[in-house]
Amino acid sequence: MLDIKLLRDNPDLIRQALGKRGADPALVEAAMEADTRRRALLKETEASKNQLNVVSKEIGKLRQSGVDTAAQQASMRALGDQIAALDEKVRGVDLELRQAMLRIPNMPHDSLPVGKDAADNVVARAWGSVREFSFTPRGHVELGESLGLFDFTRATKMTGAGFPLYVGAGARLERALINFMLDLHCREQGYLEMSTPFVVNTASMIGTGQLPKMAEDMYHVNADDLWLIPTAEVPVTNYYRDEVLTGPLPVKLTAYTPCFRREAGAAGRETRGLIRVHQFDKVEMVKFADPATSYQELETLVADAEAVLQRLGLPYRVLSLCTGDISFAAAKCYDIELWAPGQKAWLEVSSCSNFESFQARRANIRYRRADGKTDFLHTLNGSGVALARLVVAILENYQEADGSITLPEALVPYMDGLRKIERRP
RNA sequence: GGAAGGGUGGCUGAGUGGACGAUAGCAUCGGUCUUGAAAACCGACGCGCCGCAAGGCGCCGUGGGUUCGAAUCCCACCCCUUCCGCCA
Repeated sequence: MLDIKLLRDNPDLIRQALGKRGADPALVEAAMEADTRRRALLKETEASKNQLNVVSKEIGKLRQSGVDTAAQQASMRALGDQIAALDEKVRGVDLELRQAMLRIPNMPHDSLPVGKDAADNVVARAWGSVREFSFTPRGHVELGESLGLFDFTRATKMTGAGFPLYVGAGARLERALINFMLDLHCREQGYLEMSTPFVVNTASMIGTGQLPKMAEDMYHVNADDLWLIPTAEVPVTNYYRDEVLTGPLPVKLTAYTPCFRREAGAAGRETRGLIRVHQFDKVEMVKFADPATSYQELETLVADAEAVLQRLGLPYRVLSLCTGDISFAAAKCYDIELWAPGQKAWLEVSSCSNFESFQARRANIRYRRADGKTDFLHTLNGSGVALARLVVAILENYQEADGSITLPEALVPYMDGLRKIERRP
């Protein structure tokens, strides 16, 4: 959520910023109009309430001295009814304003490349070299199914399309990757590990910005009005909702969770394999930062995610997302993409964003400044990294001519010393 | 799921219809004293909103209700504690 004061004082700045994103400028007009109406209405309501308060006090005094106050009481009863009607109006306008404000996306940072869509993203850097194969590299579906690492057919029987089922060494690889990444973030990069609920309430979803806009993309548990998390960002960021942080910043947290996404707008796309699924595992990193240093924190956050891929020896590139492609709540965002030889495509496995005070304002997360005042802090998060696609990249990059997989050195201790996944006779 | 008790400012904890946005203590900040510190003493000290300001409105878990007037009375819900039941 943007600062309402900025909307009043400098709406052009917001219009401009939203224009760069390609967002609907009508959102700003709707919010401004509701705000103006709200303030006029408040003036009227508060004057009436003041009168009621003053006269009620007088009635109390008069009655103590034995004076009959029936007339005043009757007129205050009438005024009370008027106030109730005014309050009703204020509530309506408040709701309008809030709904409008919740739907205005964050303003992109000045450093972003200006652009319309994903085609205008800029490659900030690349790491590693793409492997030359002496044979035609296979895709992960063929590799994994022939090695018995996953079983899409039975997963569909259990649940439906898009829910992966890992078996044997495949399941073990999933667990190994999670442990490897958590160990890296916690032991070497200074993050505190958390294990969170996988289901959250509506207030949490609004706090991080998934609701109200993305309701269609979330799994909702009707009986209890709870939501399956689409990312650990939601529980981890909401850890500090409605709190004032008094300790040193940044606070760095990390958590493994499964992520649930309905992918409502993507039905029929990439239905086969692990590239687009309704449930995947992910290790997420979250930072609560001082506004003065949040952009430095973003750079180290990306570096922390890159370290995962460097240890695994996987070639990747870092994209600086353009103004037209960053997500709703982000002010700046880097995507990290892995090369998948079988797909002949770059796969997004991490998205590292600075939300500035956008989430903090929604979730009411503040810190104590040097001058003693409280203010909204900056939140950041990044995948460190997302599974399923990471598994795709490992299988496709480390495949051998005979269809076996040579595991990267860093994973060997996490696989009980297993160096090669081979077809079992 | 059932029963009982409880939810008040950063913390502890008073307050059962009008002078209460709230007594007191602790904590914090400023000052006096001191070589410095501690102690003592003096003072300041919740948040949000509207307003140029003066000032006003709102906030005692949340939402309703009663009343001229609600932290206080009534209803519903949420959360916490204890006990019982069930349970991986």
